[in-house]
Amino acid sequence: MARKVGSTGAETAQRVREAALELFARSGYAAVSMRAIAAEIGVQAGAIYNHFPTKQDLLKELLTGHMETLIAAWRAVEQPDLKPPQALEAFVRFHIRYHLDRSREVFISYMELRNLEDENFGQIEQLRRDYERIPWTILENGSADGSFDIIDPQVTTMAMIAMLTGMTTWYRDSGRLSLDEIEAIYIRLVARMVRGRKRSL
Amino acid sequence: MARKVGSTGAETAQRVREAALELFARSGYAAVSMRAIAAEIGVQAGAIYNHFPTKQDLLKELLTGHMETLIAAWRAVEQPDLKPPQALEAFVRFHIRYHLDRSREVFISYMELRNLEDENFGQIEQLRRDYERIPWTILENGSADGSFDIIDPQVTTMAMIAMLTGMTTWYRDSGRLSLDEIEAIYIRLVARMVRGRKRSL
Amino acid sequence: MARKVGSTGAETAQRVREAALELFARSGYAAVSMRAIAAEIGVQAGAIYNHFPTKQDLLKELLTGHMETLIAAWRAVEQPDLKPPQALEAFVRFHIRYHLDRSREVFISYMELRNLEDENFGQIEQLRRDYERIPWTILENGSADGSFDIIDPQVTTMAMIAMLTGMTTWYRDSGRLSLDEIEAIYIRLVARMVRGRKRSL
Amino acid sequence: MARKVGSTGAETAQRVREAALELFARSGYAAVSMRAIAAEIGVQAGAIYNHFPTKQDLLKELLTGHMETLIAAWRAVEQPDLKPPQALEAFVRFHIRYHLDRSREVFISYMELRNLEDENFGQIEQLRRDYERIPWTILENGSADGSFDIIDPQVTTMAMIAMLTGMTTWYRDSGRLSLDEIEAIYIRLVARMVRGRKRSL
DNA sequence: AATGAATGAGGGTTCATTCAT
DNA sequence: TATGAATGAACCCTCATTCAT
Repeated sequence: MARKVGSTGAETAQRVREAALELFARSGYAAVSMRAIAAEIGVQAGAIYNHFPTKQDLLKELLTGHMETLIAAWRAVEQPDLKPPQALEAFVRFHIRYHLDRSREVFISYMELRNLEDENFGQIEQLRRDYERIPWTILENGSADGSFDIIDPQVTTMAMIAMLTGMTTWYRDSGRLSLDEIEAIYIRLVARMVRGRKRSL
Repeated sequence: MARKVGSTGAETAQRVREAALELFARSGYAAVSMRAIAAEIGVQAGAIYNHFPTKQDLLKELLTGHMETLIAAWRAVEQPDLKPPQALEAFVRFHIRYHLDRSREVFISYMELRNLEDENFGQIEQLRRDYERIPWTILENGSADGSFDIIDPQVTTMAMIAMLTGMTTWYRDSGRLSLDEIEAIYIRLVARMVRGRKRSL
Repeated sequence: MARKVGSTGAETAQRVREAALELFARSGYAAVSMRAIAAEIGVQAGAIYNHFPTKQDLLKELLTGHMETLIAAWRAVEQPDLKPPQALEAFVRFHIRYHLDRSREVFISYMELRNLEDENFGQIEQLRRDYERIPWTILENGSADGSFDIIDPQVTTMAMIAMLTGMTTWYRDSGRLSLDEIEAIYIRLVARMVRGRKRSL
Repeated sequence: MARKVGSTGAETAQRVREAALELFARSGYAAVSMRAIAAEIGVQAGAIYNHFPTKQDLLKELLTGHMETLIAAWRAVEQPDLKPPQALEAFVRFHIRYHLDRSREVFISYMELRNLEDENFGQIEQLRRDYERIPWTILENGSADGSFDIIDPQVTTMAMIAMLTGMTTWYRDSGRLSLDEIEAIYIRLVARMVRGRKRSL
């Protein structure tokens, strides 16, 4: 059969991405079949191959897309002139909000790395290191100019990212605390980790 | 063919557990076949079914086994008379050491929960909540007796666990810092989160 | 590989049906593998699943197809105005000829009922009862109008059907008697069972 | 483990036979596993092999056992001096009663012949022909001495056996007619087939 | 005589992928 | 661009059978 009226290639590709994202996040890459993705958007499995050469490419595109968008999103909001305390707070806010809005992308970014073939894996790892360098640089700067008292910038960076990202696994809209409240708590926790004071962070 | 000379059921079951643990951690539950597990220990796939009724049961046993052993291990080392600062330090040391020794178990405990069927999932979730109550109780106690100044016990608990557990994803024996050094850093970071002082924590 | 040039789904489905019929009749449902059916028609086992969702569905379709075709075939040849003796003779001729032409369908209809799951089983049972009602009605009519002297219409119906159908298990083209001769004998036997006379049956 | 207290080889073999008979009749030879038979009598599958060399041998023994017992049972009750009409009535009574009591054996005798390997198959076929010769001889004798008016002894024999045996597929203890009543009806039907009269059969 | 652990083969079914249409 | 039919490999699991114990 020919293309459905009104559908375009770009549209279909986008719907495939969205369906794959949802299903990979819910069940895991290995447990999701191309047929399941296709069924989710009402096409046959074969149709996906007009847009993505293999299932692996689909995963890779989701992961690189996420990392690139993440970094680009930070570049869009970052204010290079901020002092380290303010820069750190901005980063924490950004990270929490961004990751909560993309919890599926975050989840598969951590979970499905091992399902990437070597070359693709290396590419994502590099992007991740690029992103981790953002808070690490802020911590280094704050350490250098005396605004922070940091035990170890690298360990603190990793600890902080793990702490912040972990929120996506337990945060619920209907929970005891609002997102604003949780965000405020996390900002204070980070401040303590770098021995800042809330007012001065 | 019949049983190999000298083999016993308990031994084989244990070797299956170990191989499955390793492979699930490396590639993920869905991506590991029963044949692959069997090959790892030099038997045919069918032999596994003498010891585990299904692949799902094998996963479930690994996960419940891990959580139960984890909790039991804490019970074995905990000193109920410790003041909160000392109790918290003991918990941090325990958690880091235990999780680093069992990074594979930790990894699949977080990764493969979604591959558990509903009933099994609920069982594990309960065990996890049981474990999380341990540091949460310490924080509550320390908050009550004034040894800690905690922003929010629940959020702090989750943040702390995420931070500590995250170490398993990046720690390497050959890294810049020794385990002792990293442990010391994490203890100080936790101390800051509860606004203790290192000397008094 | 993709579809072979010139192949269509309907064709393949029909070839699967024919191969399954032959093999089920020869070896029994449980003893025939999907791979064996596929090999018979020169495709891979997986291809069958494009046309039948499960092996059980394939069996069910053969059995319901047979019963429905059987009943439809009778409806096509029956002459409602015939007197009971002529109607009974017409039915006997029909049953013998039809069942001999479809000895494989007949065989699996009797043999493989137990391999049907409950719902499918019930459906076939109903169709069978529908068919049995045909001769039973003729006997009842002939009993009512005095053309037959029947001991018990229900038992006679079952006895007659068993007797006629049994022929498919021993009839051979190369046997002592031709089909016409056997048919004539069976008509006379039935006539005796209802105490008709050959000339008046 | 050693033998259970009180069990003997002969006992176990008999329990295997009984369990296999029941399960083969219910589900068919190919669909019943050695494990299922073993479970039915509370032993492990391996134990069966102390009593029967293969699954095929088990089936063969059931079938030959049935046919031999059937023929021996007839030999035990037959009265060689009876006139054909009385002999035929005696045979009908015997066949109905015997087959109804052994409906499972009868069923698998007809169903599972095809699951026998060639040599075993031939053996059973011979026994069946031996049994069929019993009514056939009675009909021949009655034909010869004028007590019967038979259309064709061979076809009549097959028709009669099919008719009588078919009863096992629909008879229910709780049905409309008692076994005695059904038996009486069948005797009259057979009498009509050989053109005897009830009183003279 | 029975268990329990194992084999090697094969079961039904699903899968990623291909390609004629 | 999409379908639908096909492949060939793989999957989980079960099987008949064997044999050390």
